[in-house]
Amino acid sequence: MVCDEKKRRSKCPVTFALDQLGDKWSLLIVRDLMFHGKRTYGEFLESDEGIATNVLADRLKRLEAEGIIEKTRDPENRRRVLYSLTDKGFDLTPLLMEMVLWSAKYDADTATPKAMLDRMENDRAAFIQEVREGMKI
Amino acid sequence: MVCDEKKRRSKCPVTFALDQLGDKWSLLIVRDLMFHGKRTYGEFLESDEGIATNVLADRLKRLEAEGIIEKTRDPENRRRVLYSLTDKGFDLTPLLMEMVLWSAKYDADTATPKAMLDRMENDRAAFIQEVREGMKI
DNA sequence: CCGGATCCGTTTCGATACTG
DNA sequence: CAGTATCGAAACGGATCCGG
Repeated sequence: MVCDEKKRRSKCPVTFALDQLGDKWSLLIVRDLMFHGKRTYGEFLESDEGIATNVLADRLKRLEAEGIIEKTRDPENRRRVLYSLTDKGFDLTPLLMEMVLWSAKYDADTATPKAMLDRMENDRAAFIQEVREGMKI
Repeated sequence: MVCDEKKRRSKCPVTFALDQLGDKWSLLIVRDLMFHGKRTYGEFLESDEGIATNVLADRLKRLEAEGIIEKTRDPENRRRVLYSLTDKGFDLTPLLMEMVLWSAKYDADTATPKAMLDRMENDRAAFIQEVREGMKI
């Protein structure tokens, strides 16, 4: 249905997304960049989920190779490395939003402010715009 | 931002979704149920991605434990096992749609019919409704 | 210090063979 | 048809080390 099954060569679109993001850590890094304003290796390490240093280095490399994030040097502090989302990475915002909405509905333990959930559902474009602006800081 | 960082106990909502679905195979099974009308162990095995039998058995068990799918016996053929999405599983439709849209935008090799992409973007509710009806067959 | 790379014991995965 | 059992390969996590 969603994939054109006639063309044997074409992949199912879900497969593509899962190839690039379908492991435990990649989307957590995207989330940290998108929603938590994290930008450095050290900040990603501090996340509650506790990623190991070698796994983090590997995922950053892969995400960069896939064009989802990019690596720059802090102009004010040359030895600091900064990561940020590319347009392709930023375009994952709706996907992350759906994850948040689904979790909010089915997980009693997640405490997402109700006002934010409302905006995600009813004001999608505005919410996405805010995220983009937050990323520019 | 999206998680309430004040409450140390509360998980980030993205984490919940990744715990339940953040591996290579779980979402592929959901996709097969949702978009391809597959319902049996054997049908899942036939998917192009080629899941191994033991991994499939494990993921079906986990998805059932999480309440995303449910297992019944075919009333017309007692030895046939049928899997189907619960409401919680069906509510992953928007998430899958965003994966399809993102893949369509960034993967040249995925061939999703343009008409379908348009409906996903501009007629979300109608598309979701269709998926639900398709699942009832 | 920061941003990794390397090494290593443990867990998980995946392919195949096999079973009720 | 719907799964287990087994076993080698890969990934993970943790600790430590290294270069700028």
